[in-house]
Amino acid sequence: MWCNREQSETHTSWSTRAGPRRPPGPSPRSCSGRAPACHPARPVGSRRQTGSVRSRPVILHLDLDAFFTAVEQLHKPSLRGKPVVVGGVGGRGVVSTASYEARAFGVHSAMPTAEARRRCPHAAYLSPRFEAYRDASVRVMDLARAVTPLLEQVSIDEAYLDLTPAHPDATVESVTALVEDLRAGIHAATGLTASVGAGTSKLVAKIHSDLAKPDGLLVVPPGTEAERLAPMSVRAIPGVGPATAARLTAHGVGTVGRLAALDLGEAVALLGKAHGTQLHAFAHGVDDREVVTERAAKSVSAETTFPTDVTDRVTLGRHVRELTARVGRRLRADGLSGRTVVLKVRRHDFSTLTRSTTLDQPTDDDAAVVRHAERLLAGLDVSNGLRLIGVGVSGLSLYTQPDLLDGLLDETLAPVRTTAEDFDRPDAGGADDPDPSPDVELVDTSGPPTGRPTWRPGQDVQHAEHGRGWVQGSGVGRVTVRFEGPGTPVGRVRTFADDDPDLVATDPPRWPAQDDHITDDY
DNA sequence: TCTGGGGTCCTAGGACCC
DNA sequence: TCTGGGGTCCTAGGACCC
Repeated sequence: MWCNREQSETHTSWSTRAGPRRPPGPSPRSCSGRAPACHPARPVGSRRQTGSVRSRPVILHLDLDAFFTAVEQLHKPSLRGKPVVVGGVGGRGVVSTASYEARAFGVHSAMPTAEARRRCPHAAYLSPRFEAYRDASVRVMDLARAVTPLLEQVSIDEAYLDLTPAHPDATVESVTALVEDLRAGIHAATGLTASVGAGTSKLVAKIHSDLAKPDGLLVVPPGTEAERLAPMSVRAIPGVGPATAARLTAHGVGTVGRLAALDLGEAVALLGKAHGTQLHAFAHGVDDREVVTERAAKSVSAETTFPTDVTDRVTLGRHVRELTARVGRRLRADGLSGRTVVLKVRRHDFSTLTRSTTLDQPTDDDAAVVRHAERLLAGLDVSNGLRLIGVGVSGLSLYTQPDLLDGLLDETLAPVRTTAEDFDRPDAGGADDPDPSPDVELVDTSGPPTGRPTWRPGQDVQHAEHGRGWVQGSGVGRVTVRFEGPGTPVGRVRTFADDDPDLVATDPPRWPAQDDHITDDY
């Protein structure tokens, strides 16, 4: 339970503000007003349980403040306290992140860099250095995972944490103390500041991490969600962008409260079935989305915007090959292949077209992707010039079917294709899995073309970074391993080059049957 | 001011099958 | 001869998020 009896009986505000590191700036915003008593232990469905006690979810949303520019300011002290802008620095660039010093001049994300330079000519304009950001992100997320392994990273600088199982007796005070410890730990270890919203759902946590920025914490007591949301603009709801807001405003709906007052039918008529239903629930403070620790990729793509529009098909073909090479590298690095090849172009007038084609078999082969992408490009009129071209692959599966092997396979080794989802669902192979045997694509590993190690499915292995696991599938030049931990979440599937020196056989095989071994121990 | 790059999800129409 | 409905897959576009 979330409630603190004293507080719930005295109707005091449960809000909590940032710790002492908050820089000078806008005055602290707090959860103002009197909160009603929380509902004592009202069950919220059966999905979250710890032992026999059901508790209201305790969800955090952690968001690093002005992340890219903060990393740059840490790495280069001369930038501290000054306006810094990270983004595309070319003629058609846009701002990824503006430091708070730059925001004071009206610079913000997604603004064309040209406009930002006009508003703040003396700022430092930097191209993004994703490697540095990834390093910092990993350090922060590791600290957060020490609080709970139920962490869903939604972007390089954002994550949801579910504290429910680990803290079934959470109170506003205990959540506040825990989060302030985490924020202090992040700052001490990395120099970065994180803002956090805490509440009974992702929605409430997310909205309030935004309101807590920069370097703040807002804890929303259970039971106060709807009334807190009601006066907010509909734009505060994640999923309401410019188009949806305009549509709502045209019908006199500008606040969350007005949206909540609509009939469900009206909301659906206005916004469509899925969107209308979800936003209507959100407006009532209802959000049952779970924190999901692992998610299978659905597509891989790469695109580029030209400095000036391009009409020359030879040039376009060269870009298609380069973009495909980037996509292919990432597919192979993750052991993925896809069935649908997508070509995307943006024309001189900023209109965007996509053309796609679906193959009989998934592929991760550059030549195959290029062939189809070029065919799609050939069907488009480019005479007025393109400003962007992109290549993508979707319909992903975890395993490649190498064309090379077509002739080698005999009927008993006929490949069985499985989707990434089959392997990434959290209970795969677990006690509740109706079919714990891995549905692995079998490929002939008896006669690889080189002297590299040959792995057979079921073999036990160890990997320096990921811990212990067993071989789940093998392909030409690569091996796919399911891990048991530690170091990697239970059930995690990873693919490696089969001569990866960090991949070591454990000998003799002594691995227990996997359905005895995988448990959901959260 | 003139709009990046990487994604996710939804909708809608048409083909096709039963 | 005229005409079903449901389900699935594919394609294209659009909104949205960071």
